[in-house]
Amino acid sequence: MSDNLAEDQSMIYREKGYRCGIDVTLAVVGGKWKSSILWHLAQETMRFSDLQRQFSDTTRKMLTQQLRELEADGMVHRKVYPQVPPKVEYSLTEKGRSIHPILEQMCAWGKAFVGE
Amino acid sequence: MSDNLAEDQSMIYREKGYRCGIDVTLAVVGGKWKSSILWHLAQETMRFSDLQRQFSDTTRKMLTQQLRELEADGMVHRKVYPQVPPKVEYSLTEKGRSIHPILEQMCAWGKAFVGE
DNA sequence: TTTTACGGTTCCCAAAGGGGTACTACGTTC
DNA sequence: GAACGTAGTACCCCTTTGGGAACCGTAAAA
Repeated sequence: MSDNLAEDQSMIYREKGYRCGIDVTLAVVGGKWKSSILWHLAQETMRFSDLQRQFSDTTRKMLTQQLRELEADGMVHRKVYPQVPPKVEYSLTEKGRSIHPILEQMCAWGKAFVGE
Repeated sequence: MSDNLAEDQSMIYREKGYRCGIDVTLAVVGGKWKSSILWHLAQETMRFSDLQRQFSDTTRKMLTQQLRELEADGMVHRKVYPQVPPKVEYSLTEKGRSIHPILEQMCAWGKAFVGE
């Protein structure tokens, strides 16, 4: 299912103690910013600075951290352009795109929950 | 949508800082045992001791905690029988049942993720 | 020569979440 | 009179997660 090394190095494979598929899914999208990142990247490839602008209420550090974990899980692809100043583009992998229907349903359910 | 007080006292309404429906959904099912509890209660109403047997790798305290939060969010219904020794039955509310399709998809996605 | 842009990393700290052990209530049974 | 069974609660601890502030490297621009 994976065509590169990402799956072998995936956090989720190193992580112990998940009991079913739901736990796995939560581990992948459960971080504070992960679902939002996946959501925005579904619309368009973004540079790191674009993401910073989009998530102005968090820090570079948190963004980097969440992106690295998503990358380790094979959800996003990180493309570095060897230039100065640096340019790094983030986009969804096939796996990253595959979770979008679930995110949409979670979004709808959550909105219904708070009564919109 | 709610026919009792649970919604007004819901944790999720007291909780600040969720940015979209996805955050709300994650807040409701994101606890370590919550999704599993919802999953099992979808099959059958269970007594507290049934849940203890089912989740033998956690403690009474954690179970109680997660159940109380799910109850506060209007996901499960707690029925106390006034007898000794105590008897308490947990079942899903309509709202609790409504999230089952999402849990099923999360389960399937997670299994696919780890490559089963 | 200093500043700017970009995409980070390091160190340290606070809050949240999860968990273990012991204690409780009380009617029934031994 | 002691033990049992159910469904908890109280107190304390540890780990994980999130976050803030400062620092870094390099080439081009001012």
